[in-house]
Amino acid sequence: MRLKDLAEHLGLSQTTVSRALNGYPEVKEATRLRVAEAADQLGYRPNASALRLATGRAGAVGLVLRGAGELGPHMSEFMGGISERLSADEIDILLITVDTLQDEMAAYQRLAASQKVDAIVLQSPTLSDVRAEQLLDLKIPFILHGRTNISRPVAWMDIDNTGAIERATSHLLDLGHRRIALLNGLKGRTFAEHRELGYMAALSGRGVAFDPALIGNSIFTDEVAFRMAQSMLELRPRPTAFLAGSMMTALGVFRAIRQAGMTLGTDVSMIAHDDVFPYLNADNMYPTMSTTRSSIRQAGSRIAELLLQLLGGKPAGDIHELWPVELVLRESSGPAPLF
Amino acid sequence: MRLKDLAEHLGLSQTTVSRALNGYPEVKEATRLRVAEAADQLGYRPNASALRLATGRAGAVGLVLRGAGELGPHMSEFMGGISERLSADEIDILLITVDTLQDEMAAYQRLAASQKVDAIVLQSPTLSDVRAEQLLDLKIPFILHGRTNISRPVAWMDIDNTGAIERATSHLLDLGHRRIALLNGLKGRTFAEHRELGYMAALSGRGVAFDPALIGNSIFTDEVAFRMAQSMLELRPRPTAFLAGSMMTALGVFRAIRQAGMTLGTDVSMIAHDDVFPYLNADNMYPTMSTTRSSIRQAGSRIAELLLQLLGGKPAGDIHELWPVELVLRESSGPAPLF
DNA sequence: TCAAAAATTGAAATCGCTTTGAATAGACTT
DNA sequence: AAGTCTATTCAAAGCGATTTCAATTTTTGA
Repeated sequence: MRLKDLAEHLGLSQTTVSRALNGYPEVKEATRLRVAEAADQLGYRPNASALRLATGRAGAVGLVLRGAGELGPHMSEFMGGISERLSADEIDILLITVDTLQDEMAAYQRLAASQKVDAIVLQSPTLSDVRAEQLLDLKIPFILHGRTNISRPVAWMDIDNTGAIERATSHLLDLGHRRIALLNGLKGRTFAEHRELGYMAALSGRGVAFDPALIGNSIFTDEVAFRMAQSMLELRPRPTAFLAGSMMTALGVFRAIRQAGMTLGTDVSMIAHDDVFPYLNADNMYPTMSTTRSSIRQAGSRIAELLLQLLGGKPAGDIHELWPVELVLRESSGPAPLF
Repeated sequence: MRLKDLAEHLGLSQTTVSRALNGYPEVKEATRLRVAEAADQLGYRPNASALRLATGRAGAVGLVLRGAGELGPHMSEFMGGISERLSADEIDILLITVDTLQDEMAAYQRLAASQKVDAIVLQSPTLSDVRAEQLLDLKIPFILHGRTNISRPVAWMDIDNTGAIERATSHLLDLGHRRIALLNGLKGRTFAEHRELGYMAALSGRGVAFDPALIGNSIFTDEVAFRMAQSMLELRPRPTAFLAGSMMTALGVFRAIRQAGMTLGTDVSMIAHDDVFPYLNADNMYPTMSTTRSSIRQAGSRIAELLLQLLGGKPAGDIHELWPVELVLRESSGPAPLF
């Protein structure tokens, strides 16, 4: 069923039918109704490719994921949020996976040249992200989930990682902890650097010495966290508190603590960052987990909204949003043990 | 940079340039080289919409996910697999999320009418899946991840859930367990029904009575599993072994066991189904987890391959693949305790 | 009642590609 | 040397929508 067929069926021109369907004012109300009804009846939908070619809009947003690992629980939650908002405007998500940074850059080049997407969502930026520079050069609209140091204006949305960790660290210091381990994300990633900043600020604010052995940088998986926590617990004096970068990390740390014969919440404290996974609830853990909380799904949804504004013509430089992070105290964080 | 520009730049017609780039035989080798070089040099890529309109191929595969929950760790791993294979052929994944079955059906209708995708991947089918029927009616090529009862020929790829659970159950029976709990997927889903079949077959094969209180049907999350396992452990006589539907489920059960003051591997046994998440390794758990294992990522990759064959003209009825599932015994499954 | 203005409709151009059918040039036969 | 083949190249017609510009009908105002 093409527009032509529908038009012939109605005894109208393609022009009029197209206008009727797209809500242009210069078509008689009676005609519009007749057209709408027929279209509905016959299940007519414009051919996406033709429409895109004619309008120049791709009706899709690109998401390029590097490495198998990136498509994990964080990403799927985040994508859920994006999708939620975008589907309201009938915009699709184009998912592309690549292996290396080179491949990723090439993918953007292709996306730009082939005009498959109207915009791109860039996540997990580094402090000075070459991808952002490239996208600017390619003149593809994009929004950053996170931040990067860049001179040209860029749209971004981020959570206040620095503030979150600073508060969490300060709270642990208040509880008497002096050896606080930070299980952070990969070195170079903006969010990880920001968290380290917050951690450092809190420590130096209380005049507590910083021990590099208490910082770990890695991806957020149960397993890696387990190993790191395990070896940190062997340090003397051992850490009395952990800041876990994600709930997966928290699970690993938890296991290490138990494995070492200690009890979470009394022998060792922990505050984890909670991206709010529907299947991993801090309130339902034993002990319940103290967290710095910020829904990554909501972030995705908001990113999509901002992206639409960007596409609507709002200047990238006017699209900056920094979300505060809640500190929710539960049972996993308690006073430092007296040795 | 349009084809036209490139052609003018080269002093050739669009026809020749197009043919040169698409590897048609009727173009002189020297010309082809010249064209290829210029295209590469100038970074020319055909406009995706125009190409699609001209060829009638969308160059994309659709994936419709229902409910926020469906976009969880299983799905992202599966998508990773699909994407891995598809990206080699420059085919994209179009991701659409919907809320209800109605919405999902409507989404297929739209996809069909607007021709946004060349094919669809249908997952988590029910025993008699209306979506499969609809896709057949809509004449959209599709492949089923799983199986469904349907008279018309349908392409599918599935793992042997029945066999896997039958073997796992039999093994537990061999170890002396008589009260074996099955934490299964949602009622009606083919894979869950298949697993129940395997469970039943093993029980009746040894003449062990079936207790409906030992079967739970739910989504696979840590939390739900925790609650179900907790209440099952309060039954008298209590179950001495668990069959966990997924690794998330296993984590929940594990917590419940610990919570009840028991030890996994001695007081209670467990065999979990492992879809092989890179961040949740059965070998690295304490105790290490016995599993029925089948990589869902590999399945995704294979599904994509089969889908390409389907699009290549292979009859749907010839595309059926049933993968065996490994039973990997580790420490979490041991002999039944003597009361 | 009639010209001018407003409302409504339509023909044809356009988007950027592929592909059909025709044209040209060079090579080969006889 | 003329005629026939082959190997290359090109002009133009789609693909299915939107949109510009022109044409037609209806309303309005004096």
